Amino acid sequence: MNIKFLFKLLRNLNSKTFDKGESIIKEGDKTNNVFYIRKGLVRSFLINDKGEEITFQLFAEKQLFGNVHTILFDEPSKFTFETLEKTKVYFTDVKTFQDLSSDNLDFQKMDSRIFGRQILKQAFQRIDSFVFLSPEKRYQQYLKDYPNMINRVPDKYIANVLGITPVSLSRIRQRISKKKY
Amino acid sequence: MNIKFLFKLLRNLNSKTFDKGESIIKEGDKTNNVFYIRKGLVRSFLINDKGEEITFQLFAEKQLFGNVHTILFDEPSKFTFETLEKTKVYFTDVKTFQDLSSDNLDFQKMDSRIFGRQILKQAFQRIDSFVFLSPEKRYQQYLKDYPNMINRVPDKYIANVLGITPVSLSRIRQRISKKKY
DNA sequence: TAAACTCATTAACAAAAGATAATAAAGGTT
DNA sequence: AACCTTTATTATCTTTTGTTAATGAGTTTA
Repeated sequence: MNIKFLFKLLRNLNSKTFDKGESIIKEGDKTNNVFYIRKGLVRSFLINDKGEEITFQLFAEKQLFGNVHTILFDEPSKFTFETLEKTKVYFTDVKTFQDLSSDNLDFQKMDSRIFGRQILKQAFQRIDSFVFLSPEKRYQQYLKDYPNMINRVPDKYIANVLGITPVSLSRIRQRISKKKY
Repeated sequence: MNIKFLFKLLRNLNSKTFDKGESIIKEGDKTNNVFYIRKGLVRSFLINDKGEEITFQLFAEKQLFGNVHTILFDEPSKFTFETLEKTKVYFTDVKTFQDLSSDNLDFQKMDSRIFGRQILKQAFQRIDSFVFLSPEKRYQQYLKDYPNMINRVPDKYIANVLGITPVSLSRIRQRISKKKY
């Protein structure tokens, strides 16, 4: 990655800090930004037909996130993205992201590598966990993959991400702790 | 999309027909091809620690597939891709795919749109279905999304894709047929 | 400080899923 | 046609999950 490119990147990168509980993207928005979390915690969720909030995904430091429904399919966001802690993000709109890509081959690789890759990798790992693992194993896998998440986030959010109810997650935790002997 | 580009695409595109039951990609392979199904049916699967084949995904006409583990992460394929019917595919290796992309802006859009998009869209829809839907609803959703699949593929493969056992899928089918009155 | 709220746990019951095995139906092979 | 194989269904039993509600710990708010 050359210096010229780095300057261009820096010229186009914005940063912003959100307080705990603020919405970065709201359901229905058509924002095109790609966000990088410098510090903090974000969850995406929607409200289902029963009026319940269902958490779809959790993002922490060094992770990229964005409104995939708009970025990839030009549709309004199905999810709201809300901070669970005071959160500092770097961001730029996807067009700039793509302009940088076509100017710079290194960045083009990064484009697919960082944005596409990271998101695809997470997506595939997650589908894997639903297809190949029981809820109990899936929880243990999640603990391994995101060991710090459990201490920063209410269990009910984790339960949603794993596709089970909070009550069931609580029972799984109990079962695991009994098995430890 | 201009004519020059079309010719270049055609020069680089291969086609091949596989008999029923042949493997297009084998677990452990590091093939870099992107495949487009002209006619036929393909399933990806792996063999778990109990020696059982678990089907991960099913692909039919007009769908793209490829060895994501190699293409995206430069790792050997976790899955075997096997035809369930006599299958004709067009394919080209990802490098050519990417060379074409950098030569041609239209194709660059297509690159992320067709390959990235289609795969990401499917991946997200699938995660959605695990997070927001019960197995029963998930099956009904699958029927809607892939209405012809059910007639071409053994139920046990569908069950794997939905993350449930074949026995459980059979019960779901029975339950649904009773509810129809 | 007291009241209100959020969240994890636990209980009780119903519903659904996993595991295993037996049976039946359908396809393919010799 | 007779045989073998594969697959879907059904039954039985066990385990797990969903649902609802009650409890209690911990936080937040007035």
